[in-house]
Amino acid sequence: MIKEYLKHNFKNFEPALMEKIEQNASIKEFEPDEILMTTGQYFRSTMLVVEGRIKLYREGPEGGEFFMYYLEPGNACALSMICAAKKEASEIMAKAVEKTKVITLPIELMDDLMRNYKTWYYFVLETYRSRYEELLVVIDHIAFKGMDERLDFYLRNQVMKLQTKELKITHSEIASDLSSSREVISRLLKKMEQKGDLLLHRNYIEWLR
Amino acid sequence: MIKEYLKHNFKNFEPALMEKIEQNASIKEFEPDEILMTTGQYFRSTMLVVEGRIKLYREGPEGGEFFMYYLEPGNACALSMICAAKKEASEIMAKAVEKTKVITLPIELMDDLMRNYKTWYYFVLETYRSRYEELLVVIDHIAFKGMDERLDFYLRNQVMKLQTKELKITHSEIASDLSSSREVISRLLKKMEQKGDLLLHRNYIEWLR
DNA sequence: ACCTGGCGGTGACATTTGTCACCCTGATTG
DNA sequence: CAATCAGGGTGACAAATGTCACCGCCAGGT
Repeated sequence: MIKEYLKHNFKNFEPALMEKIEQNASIKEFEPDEILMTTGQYFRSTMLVVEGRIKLYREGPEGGEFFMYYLEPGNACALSMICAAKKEASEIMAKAVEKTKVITLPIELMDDLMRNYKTWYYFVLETYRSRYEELLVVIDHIAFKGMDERLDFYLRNQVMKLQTKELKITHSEIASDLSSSREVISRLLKKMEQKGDLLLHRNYIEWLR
Repeated sequence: MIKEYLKHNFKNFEPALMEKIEQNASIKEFEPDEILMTTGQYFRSTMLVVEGRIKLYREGPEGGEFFMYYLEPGNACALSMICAAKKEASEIMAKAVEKTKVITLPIELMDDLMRNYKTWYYFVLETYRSRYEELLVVIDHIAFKGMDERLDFYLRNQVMKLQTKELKITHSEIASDLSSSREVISRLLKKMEQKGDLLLHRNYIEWLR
């Protein structure tokens, strides 16, 4: 079972690595909106996503959920690997947005994997690199762009990641993800509707580009 | 010579690792304001800082230099390790702010080091973790705080890192680092002066807290 | 001494974003 | 049906930030 997941989502892993993981890992499931990880929490295991989708975000002082990126099947939580190895607390929130399955690996295995399986080692590096780059993109946007561009980028990203042009999301949620307020988002969305970029409906947004 | 630097700044490296590095590395020097790395550039080597200070920043569309963090002796450039290993382009700018010396390691060595030297492996993980966390702090500030708090944090950070309460920096530079404009920074600085947090002088700022 | 350029101060104003108040509508529930 | 509630629209206003214009001051060079 685990091996099937690995073959689907982690194709680059060498056979011996899959074997090793299968012998030591277990599967964990999360329901939508379930919190996988919370600020200050310690890790006991590393997680590989095989089904569903996880939202990684930063908690704001007034309960905002500033969106950073999604983890999807084939991804791993970079922090869970680093912090697991170092036994440090995480500083990030992770929440399932869909029904999600992950493979969990005990942290004790990390040294062994890192040292003896080249494909694991590359996978870890690639995970770090891509997450780091995602943060850079986030920084670019909040540092250099206005809310209108950020909203546009956010929506395009959602359409792409969720594979649908009908975004079931409320204005308040968007506001929270962008650390803004509902009214501002509503106004900007209206402008985009007038430009013909999208259609506003109750409870969902129809993307037209 | 290299071994001396390693002993000073990378105390945790095991002796055999220092030996190995010494046999393969070379020293490179940079003058103040010299660019070490630029957006889109490829790496041929990994860098360990042994002297001076490097500013890591993100380039804005109008030439802004959005400050992320400094690299100091004992640090390494996380991206140079990841990108080196993966032969990918960097997406970040690095500039020496003082006369700076770095040890450069050919990327071909990375696999070997990673696999055979536990202290290297831990060092790399710790480097990733701490850089990632620094980005998180940056994101927190631009996402949730106003310019006044960001400025305060920026100045405290400079005082701490540069080990001096006399910051030789112009208002324009601060504005660029925070992706704001000189006038705004000048006004906020004036307010802070009125509160008694600092004294404004020509070409430098005297921190009083 | 004079010129010049970089630094910084400042008022006026535009723009963007946040906040408040209040309303409307559609869905749900008892 | 009436009551309720979440989602959303909107105008008025406040606050923060960006922009422009222009000024003065100091230091270095000639």
